[in-house]
Amino acid sequence: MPGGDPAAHAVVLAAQLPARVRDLERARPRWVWADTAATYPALLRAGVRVERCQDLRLCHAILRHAAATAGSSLAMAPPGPWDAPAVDDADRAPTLLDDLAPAIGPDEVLTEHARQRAALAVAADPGRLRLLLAAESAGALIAAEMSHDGLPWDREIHDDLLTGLLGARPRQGARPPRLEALADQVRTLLESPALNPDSPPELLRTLRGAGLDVTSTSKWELAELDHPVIAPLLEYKRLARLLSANGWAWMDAWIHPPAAGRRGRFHPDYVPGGVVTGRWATRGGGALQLPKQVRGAVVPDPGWKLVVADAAQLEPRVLAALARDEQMARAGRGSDLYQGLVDAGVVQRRAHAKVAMLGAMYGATTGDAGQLVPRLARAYPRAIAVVDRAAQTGERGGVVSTWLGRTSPPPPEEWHAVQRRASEADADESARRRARRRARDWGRFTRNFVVQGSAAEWALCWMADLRLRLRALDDGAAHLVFFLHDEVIVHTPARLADDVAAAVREAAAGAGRLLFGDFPVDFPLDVAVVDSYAEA
DNA sequence: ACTATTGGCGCG
DNA sequence: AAAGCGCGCCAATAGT
Repeated sequence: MPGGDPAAHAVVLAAQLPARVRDLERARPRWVWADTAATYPALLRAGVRVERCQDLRLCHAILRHAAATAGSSLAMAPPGPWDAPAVDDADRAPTLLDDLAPAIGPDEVLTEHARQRAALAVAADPGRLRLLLAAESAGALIAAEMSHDGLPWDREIHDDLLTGLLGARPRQGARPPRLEALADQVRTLLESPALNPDSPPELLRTLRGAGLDVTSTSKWELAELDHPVIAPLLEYKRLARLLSANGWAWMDAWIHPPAAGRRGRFHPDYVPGGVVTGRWATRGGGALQLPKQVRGAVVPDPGWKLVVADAAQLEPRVLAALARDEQMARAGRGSDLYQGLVDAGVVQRRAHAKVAMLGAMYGATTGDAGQLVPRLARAYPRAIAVVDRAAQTGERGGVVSTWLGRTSPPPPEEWHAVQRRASEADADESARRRARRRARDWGRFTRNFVVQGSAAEWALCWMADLRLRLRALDDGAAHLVFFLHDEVIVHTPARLADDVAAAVREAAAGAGRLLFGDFPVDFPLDVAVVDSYAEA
């Protein structure tokens, strides 16, 4: 070590860090660090992976708001550095130096770790929160690894797809030929030669000028109309969306060119815990909105396969389990819970089962869903009581928690102000109506929070278990490359594909046991071993 | 010329 | 214009 100069010292430490971590990893520790998103990418670039960690920043966020740890000193303390948002690794200098001189030093890490343990000691049932913290931390590792490894992506297939639908790639900024032809067709049919169909106000004015009774230009409303312009206009919108969201510009910005013997790569920037309910978000690239139209470009490297797996009707199954509703769990015993509802005589048709279930979980009150939910409530009173109770709590301004204890945010001060105004003696009818509407809005949020958040916990446990199984499989070559709420993609050497498919199923069963013990609920998967995401 | 908001739509 | 939750992203437009 050089003496005296701390900066030089830090550089030496930084250079040695990956080797040191690799060395210590042999003892299979649980690394406790401030922020996986800040620390792990540099290790991954150096070729070092760790098995387990505790991400203090993510865990702090959970414990800070969890109802179960509300009395802890962690929860009572004023906001501090641990409440800051994640650092964005992409914005950081590509050296290890700043990883060693973060705003949060080793003493703070040890102090925070002790504070989190103390917070857990306050909880009546700390086992669930402990599991949640472990799952959240595993998710942070997975997110960093998937971002690093990337989703295999074939630029030629993508380009062919675009050319087939839009016509040849135009010069920068111009409309591709097929899109321009559709725009012209729309202009002609509306007798408006200068119309820019990308401008909603302009389009709305023009449509109304042509005698069409519309209040917006959204496709749901347009689809109801009977007019020659509707078909080309909807087609224009569909293709314009593809071009702007996942066209050539997107490909140039987000798809890394292929290395020898490999496809290109899409490196989404996942944000674990980025959604209030605990779901992940992404930053840039729109990885969680990849349209079906372009999924054909997701193809494995030569000699490799994609194993695509999604959990069938995850949210209703999670609801059945957390409500301990054995009747509803029984309806999900097969591979299709919605068909199970038909077979149990609750509804006549599968489509009705789906509408009813979604309506119950989202809080629908009108239309088909509103009609069908009461039938569900009669058949499955325990499950429906759980979401109804969550809604009532939210309408009163309270908080609700997921199965593992992630707690919803309280309504904002402005929400309370609206409620207070409505309860004053001289409140007029419109103030009361507005307060009532806002209360119901928040109730639908808390209703859904319990289900969506608990399902996100199942998915985290599923992925964490799967990740360990993949590490143990042969040489660990098979790896997760994509995650979408209830769906994963594993990129694997072809010879391991069947083992991977089995591991994915075992991990799902494992997640169910981990969360819900002996409660007899199934989490069946649709699993496909494919040469293209579009085949799944 | 810049940033913030809106309308619209993709995903689960 | 979504009825019914949660997101992110784009182009156009409004605001400064």
